[in-house]
Amino acid sequence: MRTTIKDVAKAAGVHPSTVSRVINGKTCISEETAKRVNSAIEKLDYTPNGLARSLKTKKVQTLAMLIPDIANPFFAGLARGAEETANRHGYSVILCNTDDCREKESNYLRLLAEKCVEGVILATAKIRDKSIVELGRIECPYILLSRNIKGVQENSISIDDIAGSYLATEYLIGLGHQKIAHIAGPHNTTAALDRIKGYKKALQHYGIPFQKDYIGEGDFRNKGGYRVMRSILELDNLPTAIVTANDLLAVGAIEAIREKGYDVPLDFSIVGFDDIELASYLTPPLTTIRQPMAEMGHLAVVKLLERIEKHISPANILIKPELVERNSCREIN
Amino acid sequence: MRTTIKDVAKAAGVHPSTVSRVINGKTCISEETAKRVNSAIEKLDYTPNGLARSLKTKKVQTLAMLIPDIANPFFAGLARGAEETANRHGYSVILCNTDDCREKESNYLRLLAEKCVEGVILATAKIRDKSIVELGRIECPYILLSRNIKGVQENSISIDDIAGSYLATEYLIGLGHQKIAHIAGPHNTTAALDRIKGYKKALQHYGIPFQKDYIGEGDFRNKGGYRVMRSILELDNLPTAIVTANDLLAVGAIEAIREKGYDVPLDFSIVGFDDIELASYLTPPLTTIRQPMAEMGHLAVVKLLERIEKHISPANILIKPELVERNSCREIN
DNA sequence: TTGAAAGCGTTACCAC
DNA sequence: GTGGTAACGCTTTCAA
Repeated sequence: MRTTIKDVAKAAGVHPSTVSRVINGKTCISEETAKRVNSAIEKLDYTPNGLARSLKTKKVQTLAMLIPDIANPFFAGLARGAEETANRHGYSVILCNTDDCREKESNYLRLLAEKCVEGVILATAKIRDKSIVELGRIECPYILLSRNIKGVQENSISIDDIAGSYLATEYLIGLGHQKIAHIAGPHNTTAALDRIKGYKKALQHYGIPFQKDYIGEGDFRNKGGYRVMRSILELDNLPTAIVTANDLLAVGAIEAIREKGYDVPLDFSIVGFDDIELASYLTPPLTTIRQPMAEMGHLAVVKLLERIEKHISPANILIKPELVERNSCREIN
Repeated sequence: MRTTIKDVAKAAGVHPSTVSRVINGKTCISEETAKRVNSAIEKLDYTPNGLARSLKTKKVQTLAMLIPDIANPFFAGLARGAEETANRHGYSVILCNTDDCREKESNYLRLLAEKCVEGVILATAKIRDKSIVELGRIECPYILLSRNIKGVQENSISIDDIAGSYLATEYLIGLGHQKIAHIAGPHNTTAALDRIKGYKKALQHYGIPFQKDYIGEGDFRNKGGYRVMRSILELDNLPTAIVTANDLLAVGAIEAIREKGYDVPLDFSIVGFDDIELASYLTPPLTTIRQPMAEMGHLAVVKLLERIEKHISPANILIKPELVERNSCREIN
């Protein structure tokens, strides 16, 4: 049996409530008794029971982070930033991998409610998850990170996906490309949809007609990029450039391109999205749209804590994307 | 105010203890009342308060995982496996990035004790952390993952570092290399030290004299690999091959090699360690020693739970390493 | 099968 | 400045 506040009280010859006061740094304590209590704490190697404390104070100082997969470097980056900031504010974070599986997600949400976490960072939202929020399945403050929910105008932090994708497409157009394909992410995420929008918007702005067979739906992973690129390579009228909805898709696409004997950037220019570490080590180093992952995770926690502690809900926050120019694109004429 | 078990009891016209029994699936309950209680739970959208429950039952169903940095793909892989298995067993996991900083680590340990976590996975141990264990700073079951502590013979899961490094070195020797350098990890980790041992052992076994200036201490990251490789490149008698203590070091080394106008594998053959995803996408794809990260994380949780629930402590477990042959090495004569 | 009551380890309020 | 007491929301033992 672990030592309790009572044991300490007894050892110091005071009442438990007095011990509690010194632990919590209340001022109205004589220096004398504080010393006695502290030495008793030391001697007994006492650690307060957080459960009891939390039950009483209704604070658990814990957040949770729902992401599809921590082994995905993009989400690892978000998690890194989030954990660091949470820790600095005295909060722990529970890691939840959902694999984009509805069941795991809802199991976790129930579990987290039982654990009385103060807030949840949702980096897994699907476009139609409006239901989750509306149905009050989330009973505690949350913030959407990197993926929005249609119709929810608040509490989200994400990159400006439209602008990012526009930037990528515009860059290729500036290089002289006219036949630009897009490998998209899964259509049930706003991230994927908005990146499509940005791509189309740039096309339109520069008077390039949108071609339906120049776009394919991937899954934000290598496999998807490979698969979609394969089918693009079957086209009669091959594109000269590809905008991918994330770096992993680009990796898969490059694989497919090489397999057919083509070269990047000689035959196909490619722009990725995310700027995961891998991007700079690819051959050729991948030109991509950078998302400041750690900062986004950091910001998510800051805004979430504001919501929890000061009841301020942020409007949807858009981070400005940046193009990182490397060597996966070439100029054509 | 959140609804409590009392509210449910009142709504169902029974005593709180009865509600508790149906929630916990006790058998001695009439079907009739069970139904009434369940519908009351549903109607009130009741969620049990886990804090109160845990305070009473002394089970929080929570583990913690201490790692240097989740943004490092190796640790992300471990975490992925651990979280998945923990979740399957009904446990949550608190993520703790320590940046290999003693202070963060000890802060976390205190915090986790307060939170009454059932167990801790330590993937951050330094060789001399024996003190931590001996001093009882960790009051709860733990398991060492991927890094051992000198003198502790139990509760660790790790790759057989000596064998792995031996394998890498032997492979290069088999390719005809005689001048083999080693870029090591930080000397305060057993992982780094054992990989040095394996390297030396292979050299010795094949009658190749160990050369002191063929070994340098890195930090398990790109930068370190770059730095050490730079100084190796200053040598009069250049090696023809390099065994690196992990893949990230290899990446840095390759950078330094290229910068000097040399080629991999033409001028230098390189073998990495870990087999992070990046390794297969490098140019040339990196030959490396594979660590089954997810499985190791999985195993860590399984063994930790055995320790917690059945009080069985595993002896140090060594995972067998495997060489993944790709294209960063060449035969010489 | 169900109710009553005690208690888990704290904190907070009210006395003194 | 300190002690006493109640209460946080649940589980569990004992009775009925």
